[in-house]
Amino acid sequence: MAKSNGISMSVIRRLPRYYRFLTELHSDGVLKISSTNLASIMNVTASQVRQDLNCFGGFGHQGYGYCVEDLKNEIENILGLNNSYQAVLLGAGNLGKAVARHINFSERGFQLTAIFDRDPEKIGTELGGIIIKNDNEIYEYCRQNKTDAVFLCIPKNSVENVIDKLYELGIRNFWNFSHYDIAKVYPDTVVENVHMSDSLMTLCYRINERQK
Amino acid sequence: MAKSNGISMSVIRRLPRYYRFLTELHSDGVLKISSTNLASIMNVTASQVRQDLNCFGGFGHQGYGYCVEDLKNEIENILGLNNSYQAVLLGAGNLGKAVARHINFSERGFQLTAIFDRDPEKIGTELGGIIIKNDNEIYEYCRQNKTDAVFLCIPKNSVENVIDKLYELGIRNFWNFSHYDIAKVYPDTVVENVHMSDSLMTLCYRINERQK
DNA sequence: TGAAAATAGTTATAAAAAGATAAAATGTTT
DNA sequence: AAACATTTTATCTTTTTATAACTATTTTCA
Repeated sequence: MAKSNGISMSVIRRLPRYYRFLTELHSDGVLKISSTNLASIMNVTASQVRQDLNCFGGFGHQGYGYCVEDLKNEIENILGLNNSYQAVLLGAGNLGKAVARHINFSERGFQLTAIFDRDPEKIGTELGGIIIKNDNEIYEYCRQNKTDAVFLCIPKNSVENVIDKLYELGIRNFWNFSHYDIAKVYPDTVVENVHMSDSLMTLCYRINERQK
Repeated sequence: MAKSNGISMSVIRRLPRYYRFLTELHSDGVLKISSTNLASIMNVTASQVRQDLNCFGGFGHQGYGYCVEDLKNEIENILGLNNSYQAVLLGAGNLGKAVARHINFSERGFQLTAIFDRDPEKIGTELGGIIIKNDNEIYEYCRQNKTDAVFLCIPKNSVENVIDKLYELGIRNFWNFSHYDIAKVYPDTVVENVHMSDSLMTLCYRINERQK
């Protein structure tokens, strides 16, 4: 994959993991940590830790290491988790429900402001503290309420049906659980895909290989 | 990441995507396709397509291209999707429910044979055609029924509590939705992680960057 | 039937990522 | 205050991954 403002995606995709470990260290009361230590906890090389962190600035102190709290806060800032990007969820099926209830949006830089579904049984009911709206209202909603991202928990063909209109409305950021390839159609969008079944197929391959 | 039987993980992780596109082409009645064509549909380079596929054998015909159906079947075999690995699901919360209902296990090489949860409200109820059992029965179940993989849809600290016993029982393959780092503790396991919130943080970063 | 076009397979090159090393800076100890 | 151990930063090397170029084979069509 390409780069995001000069930093390679490989590095960026490792940041959340650093953040998780640092958060834990911090809550365990650990004050400082060396790259060697952090590397051994995270099961990577110290070189990688140092190079990754140095992409964003010199957060460490020579002869001392990294201050856990500071580093955690730095990464929090780099990731932009202190933001409150307004997001709406499309699809309140099993997956949408899991997402709505399972994810701590505010700690991930987002605020879930609305949920849409087409199932009359669901419309009007509550999910994660939000009343589910009719999915045909999503466009009007986006027009009237600043919407930074759309979370797509609907099947591939449904995405196909809504993506043009969402794009037209100016939505450029998507968390996509479907297999519809948004970035191919609209290259100027930011799309994070979560392909659970791809992951399961990879698991299948690896089990298969092990048993040979 | 390392390699799995000589093939790099980068290549392996692309296979499910090839498989998806080929399945679609096949169901659209497309008979043959060239690497150039497939590459353009998938938004990658033709070189990569040819090299990836050649890792596993010469499936194409010079001057002709690839027979869609044959290639689809080859990848199906490489991934081992024709298997029926016996898997159990631990955790029938929102995420577990989504997994149980949303994933087509039989087309991904698995069969879901049992579901476990600790919530008395859930135990005895049905999910995806399976009656949810008390989670303390999982060990006895695995002892008596061949279990190839465990799908972990429970929180990190719960994984911490069960992983040793599962390992002791010989379970080596995990589909892990928690943030517990299984591979670090047991390096001889096969673990596929699905970290949705990491993906969301990456999305946050990229939105952040775009707005600068 | 034979030349031109198409196309996979293979080799070579380039780019990216990871890892190792050396130099500079800081903290610690006596 | 000096000597030593620690640890980052910066640089260099190696490995991996991706892309491009080339070659050989097959198909297509005149």
